[in-house]
Amino acid sequence: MPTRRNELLRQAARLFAEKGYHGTSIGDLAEAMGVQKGSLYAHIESKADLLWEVAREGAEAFHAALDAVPEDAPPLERIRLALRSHLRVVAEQLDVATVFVREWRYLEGERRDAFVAERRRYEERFRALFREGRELGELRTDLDEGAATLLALSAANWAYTWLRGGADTDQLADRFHAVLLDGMRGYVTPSSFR
Amino acid sequence: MPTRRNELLRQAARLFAEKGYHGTSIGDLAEAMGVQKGSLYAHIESKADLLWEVAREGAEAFHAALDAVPEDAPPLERIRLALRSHLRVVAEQLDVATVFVREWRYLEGERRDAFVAERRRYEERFRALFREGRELGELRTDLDEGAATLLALSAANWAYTWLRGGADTDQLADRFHAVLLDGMRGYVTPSSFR
DNA sequence: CCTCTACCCTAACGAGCGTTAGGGTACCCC
DNA sequence: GGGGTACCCTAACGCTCGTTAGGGTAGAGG
Repeated sequence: MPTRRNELLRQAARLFAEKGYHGTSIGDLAEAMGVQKGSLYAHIESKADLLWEVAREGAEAFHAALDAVPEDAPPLERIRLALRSHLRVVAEQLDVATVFVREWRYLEGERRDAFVAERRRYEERFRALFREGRELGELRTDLDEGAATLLALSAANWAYTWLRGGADTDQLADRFHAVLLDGMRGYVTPSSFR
Repeated sequence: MPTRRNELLRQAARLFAEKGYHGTSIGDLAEAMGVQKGSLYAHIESKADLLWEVAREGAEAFHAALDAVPEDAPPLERIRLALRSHLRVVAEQLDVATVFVREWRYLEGERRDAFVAERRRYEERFRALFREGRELGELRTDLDEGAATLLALSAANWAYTWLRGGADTDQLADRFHAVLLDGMRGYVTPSSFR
């Protein structure tokens, strides 16, 4: 049942993603809800609350998506599934994902600290997949783990800028995965040219 | 000679990067300049002007960096140098780069359109490197060009979030380049395990 | 019928916003 | 020494901001 408060959260996510947190006024929110701006304070205590709740919703969604990756699958497969999960969340909850990636930094005080910790934890979980991959011998032993992880995380974190709902995110994730796996070098080495 | 107007642009870039465009007030700018807020209007006509100029400065810096990549070098090398150039700009002009990547969207009207066009052109120049790489046979003919380009662009565009001035950006770029080139697959295929 | 819950209203608050007007000082160059 | 340039000030403008106070309506559950 979509309570009124919940609807407000949706509108907040949408407007924060579209115009930015500081670019969105309580008046904008009220207009989107078809209500006088004072009325919003029946549901929240402050504008900052809205940002906090949307950001938390994002953190939960991304962590939950990672939870769905089976722990007993081979590392390479887990990386593939993690990419799929991430992109799926971005596409299905684009507004929330945008706040999670871009607008969280307007959080203040302990809330900001708490969010940063959750965000770091998420990236750490991602990083662990690559570490395991190398430890278990599925990735080359001389792999630059840091660069590989950062490359994958960059693709994940940048996705909100171009992904749109309705895209085939599984296929997109697999395409990223394929390039990351086998690279792009040609079968002929440059030295055979001149 | 650092004119006063120029100093204002630097402070604007710094504060826009730190607190966001809408999170930065004219008062903040004035304080950073050690001046009353009304005095700033001797140098600019509006706050929006500042955003526009900083964003343009960013576009110029990135395009200029790409210009420095020799056209007669082999495609793979050009990709490597393009990554180097990009990361160097990010590290050396972190504030400007941040505005170029993140804050530009608060531009309005024709300025916004003009900026978007410049940004698209920059990404297109990047994309062309990969296309040529495949056409000239340096990249695998079955390469997923779109995924590869997007991967590289994601790394480039995300860099402002973690890169800090003073880093060895050439080495970082080369590490990205190496992973992109040869991938991360292990020398032993997963099927040899059980 | 009474109470509780959920929801909304009007009206105002003090603060901060971007911007403007009008005036002033110090220095350089002819 | 007069004009120009670069820079800054005070004081206010109209507006919007987030937030609060106090009151009101409709429906559900006992």
